[in-house]
Amino acid sequence: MARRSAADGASLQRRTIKEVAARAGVSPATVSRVIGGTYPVAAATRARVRRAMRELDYVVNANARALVAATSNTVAFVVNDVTGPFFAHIARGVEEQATAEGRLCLVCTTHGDPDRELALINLMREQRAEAVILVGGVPETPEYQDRMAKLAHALDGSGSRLVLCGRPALNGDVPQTVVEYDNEGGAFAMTSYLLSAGHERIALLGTVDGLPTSTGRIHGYERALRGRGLPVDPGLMVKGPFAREFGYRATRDLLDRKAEFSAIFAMTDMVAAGVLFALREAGVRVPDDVSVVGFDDIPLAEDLFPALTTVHVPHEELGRAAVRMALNRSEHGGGQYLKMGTHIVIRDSVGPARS
Amino acid sequence: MARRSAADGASLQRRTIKEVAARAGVSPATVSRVIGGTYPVAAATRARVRRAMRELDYVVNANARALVAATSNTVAFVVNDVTGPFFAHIARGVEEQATAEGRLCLVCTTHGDPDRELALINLMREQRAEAVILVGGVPETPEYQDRMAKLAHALDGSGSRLVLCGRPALNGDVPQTVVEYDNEGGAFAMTSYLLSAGHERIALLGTVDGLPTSTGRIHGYERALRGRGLPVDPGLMVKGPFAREFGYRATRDLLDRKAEFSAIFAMTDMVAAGVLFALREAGVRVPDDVSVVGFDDIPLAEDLFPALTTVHVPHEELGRAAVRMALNRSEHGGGQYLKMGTHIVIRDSVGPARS
DNA sequence: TTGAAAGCGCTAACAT
DNA sequence: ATGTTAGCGCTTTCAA
Repeated sequence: MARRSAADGASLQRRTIKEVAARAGVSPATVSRVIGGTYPVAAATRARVRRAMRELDYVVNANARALVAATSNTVAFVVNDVTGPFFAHIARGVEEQATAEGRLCLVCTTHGDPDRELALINLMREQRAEAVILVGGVPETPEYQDRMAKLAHALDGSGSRLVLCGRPALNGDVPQTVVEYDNEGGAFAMTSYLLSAGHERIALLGTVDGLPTSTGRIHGYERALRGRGLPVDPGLMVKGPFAREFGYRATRDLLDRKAEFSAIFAMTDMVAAGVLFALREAGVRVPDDVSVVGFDDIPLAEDLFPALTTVHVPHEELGRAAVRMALNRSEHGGGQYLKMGTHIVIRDSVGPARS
Repeated sequence: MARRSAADGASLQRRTIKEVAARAGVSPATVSRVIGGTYPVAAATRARVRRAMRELDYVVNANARALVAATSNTVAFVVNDVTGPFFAHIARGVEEQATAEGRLCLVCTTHGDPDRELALINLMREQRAEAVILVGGVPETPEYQDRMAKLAHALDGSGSRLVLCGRPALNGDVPQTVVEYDNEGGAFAMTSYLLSAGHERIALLGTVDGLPTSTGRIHGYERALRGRGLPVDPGLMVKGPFAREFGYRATRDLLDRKAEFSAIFAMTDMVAAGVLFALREAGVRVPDDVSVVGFDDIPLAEDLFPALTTVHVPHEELGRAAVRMALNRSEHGGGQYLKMGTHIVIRDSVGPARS
């Protein structure tokens, strides 16, 4: 395999605008004008410059441009974990919209570490990223609001924009762009659907304290029950992480302690995957014996058995909107807050309650 | 929501090294030394500079640094589609290794368009990305070798490195780093496993002409059959894209035309998902009536029903290795080619052939 | 329409 | 240990 030492500068043929200028017999300024294309240059001259660029295999130095322009045409995408179940679809939305707007896309992961999140945001300030998109919810610790508000101001001061995607707005007058979706409404609709199928004892698996995503879903669940005059049984609400493994364990527990329920509302599809596995293992049929629903509508959902009835979240659109709003805000000066709707997707995991 | 017009330069407080220097009562060079940390600075001075930086909320301008350093500490990750089933795990490997080596990660998508791939590689040249990692296989058209060789040289000339990840090496003396995995061996092992379970009529679903990934897998399949003195029946090998939908259709066809087979080897797990769906729909039990296996070991595989026996590909390690090799090549001057092993993962979708 | 020159923010000799 | 100076490659006045 051919190699060339990274240190072997002599062999590097990075052409500059000057070399192109010399070859085309014009000044560097003219070459710059041809590149930029926003300034009148005689057709003949332009042709010569173009040819020189081609012959020398010239490519502009984006860093030099960014230095002058004081912006880097870059959007940063900060996420907990790239392998997260819906990361991919938000990422697609972000990437496509960024590309459509002529921007490049940086990706970083925090692994849920607030310190790392902070460090990354500063790194993005260094990069002069035009927008820093934080994806997914995080538990709101006491310091959270303060810390994020500071970061938002710091980014704003650097000409960059903090974007919260799938996370509620910060309190107060903070420079932020927020794109969230309706957790409460989705959970309400789903719970109502289960109720109308006759289920009155619905276990809610995977609630997380302080996580707004979780709180919203719980509220929707409770509102639907109360609307029918049904009690909210704390014994049916089980705390736990948004993970497959938790769904499995929690379901086993429920079964072991012979809890009374006819349906399980898993707080996420990943949790639902674990629930289904545990039920199958225990010989409980879905949806004949127990109905199961999830939340998120990740790609996996329709491949589960039975295909999972769940709440659809418009992940790709969230990503798209995040970029669009962050980049075009000065134009319409418009609203920098958007809450997208969610809706249930009915598949095969819900049946009528057995009387 | 507080806003600040993007054009409102006056309110931007991007501090420069000069301002810090002035505030700390030193020269810009000293500040630079404090930032870099690679040069001796008196402790007292450093403290003053640090404080000035903090007070002004200074952050270095990565673009200015990159301009001087002639490199941008960036690695580019070029992929067909971010929602691809194993993208996420390669991405994790790339991102983590890049972070570990102090690099940032750019992500771009080609949507399978060769022109866009070319444009992206040039864009990465502009960015002075240290490595451009092309992920996943593509069909080798006649021009492919030539075009890629040119790009490899162009990147090399710009001090960047072309990395082929999950794609075979280019012919000839091309500056490239290649990290692939053993398609042939994996398919051979899997076919052998099916054979040893008594399956002799194994349908191979989803072969793609000219796609090296596919070719390798086919070879492994054929080698295993021939090794047992069994014929390769072209009627059991069905061409089609690596997609769920294809797996579904192809299986229906197989069933409709009453093809004779006891096992299905889906070329990818996504295809296998479609296969399982079609079989379930047709009332064919897995693995009692028909055994099914896949290739890739995507996260979905173990959530399928029955959990899918498949060939594991070390996606994350591939990503990691790609970055590591590309960045550290001059040091050991070592091999820039690596083929990782694959192995089968036995789950629940294979049973003994019925006699 | 084109060229000359200044400067973006930083680093790296070269002085001191 | 610190300051001075000269660029890195580009864009953008300002002149011509």
